[in-house]
Amino acid sequence: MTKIKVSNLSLSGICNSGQVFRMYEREPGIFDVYSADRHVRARQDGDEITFLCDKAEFEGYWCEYFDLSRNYAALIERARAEGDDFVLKGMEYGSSIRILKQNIWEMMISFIISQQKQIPSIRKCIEALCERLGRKLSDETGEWYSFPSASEIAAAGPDGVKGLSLGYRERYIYETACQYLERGVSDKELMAMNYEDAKKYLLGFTGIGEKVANCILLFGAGFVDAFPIDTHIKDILYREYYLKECKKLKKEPLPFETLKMSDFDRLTEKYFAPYKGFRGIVQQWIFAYEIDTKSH
DNA sequence: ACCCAGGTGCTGC
DNA sequence: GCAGCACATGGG
Repeated sequence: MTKIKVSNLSLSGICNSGQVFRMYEREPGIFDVYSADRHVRARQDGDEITFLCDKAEFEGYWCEYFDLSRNYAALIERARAEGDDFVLKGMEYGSSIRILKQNIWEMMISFIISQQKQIPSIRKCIEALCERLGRKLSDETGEWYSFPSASEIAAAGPDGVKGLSLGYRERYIYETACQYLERGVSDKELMAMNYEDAKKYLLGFTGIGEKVANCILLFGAGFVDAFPIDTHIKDILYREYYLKECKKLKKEPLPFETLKMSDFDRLTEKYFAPYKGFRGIVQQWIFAYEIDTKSH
């Protein structure tokens, strides 16, 4: 058992942020977190968090996983000084969300699955995938299934993930598993690359495009400047930045559907420049805020 | 019966 | 490079 004191860390905020799919609030304040083949149970009481694992397991894995050595307070101060109204609202909602360093293989498959799916459905698919091809493990808190490795998925063959509601993503998952066995690099090697090279490497896998690559880099590899642009972020860019920009310039706005990806890239470059170096953290604040306000 | 979801691959220009 | 379309499945 390991007890720590940290500020700017909310387990429930992280659990509901959309960056992690295998984290569950079992009862108020008590969370089970699964990563690759590991599990930890954690309890939050204010700024005190208790991990139900020994010191070696905590220091060897979960400390890094929860990004505990990053100075979030300093980033929050920087954003507070320069942030626009919407970012400040997002920050107020999400500044206790940490950007996790999750297992990269798990991120690759999880975000391949995430495309054209809603978050609850993504969670179900990943759970079903683990039950189908993962290994059954247990500790003193109970049993769980590991996230299947590339070889476990590849060994199951092209039809190995049928019947899990994965749809057209089945092929992507199988092919990416085979490609990973051929040319996959270690997490360490990926994290040592620069952003452009790391992204190029990821784009070489079937089913990984610009958005999914950025999610993997942000939520697995610690590239906190990566800025994934999905439908929700597009909504924000249009509503909070494009429309306001048009109003200011007294220009007639184009309808949402006519904007191209390059337009959203331009809006990002322009309005998120103040957060260069940690744009992904800001992205996560406003993303979590957006999906929360949309849901009620 | 529609429309949308943390998009990507493929084709054709 | 960029547009247009197909791609499964579940939920409102």
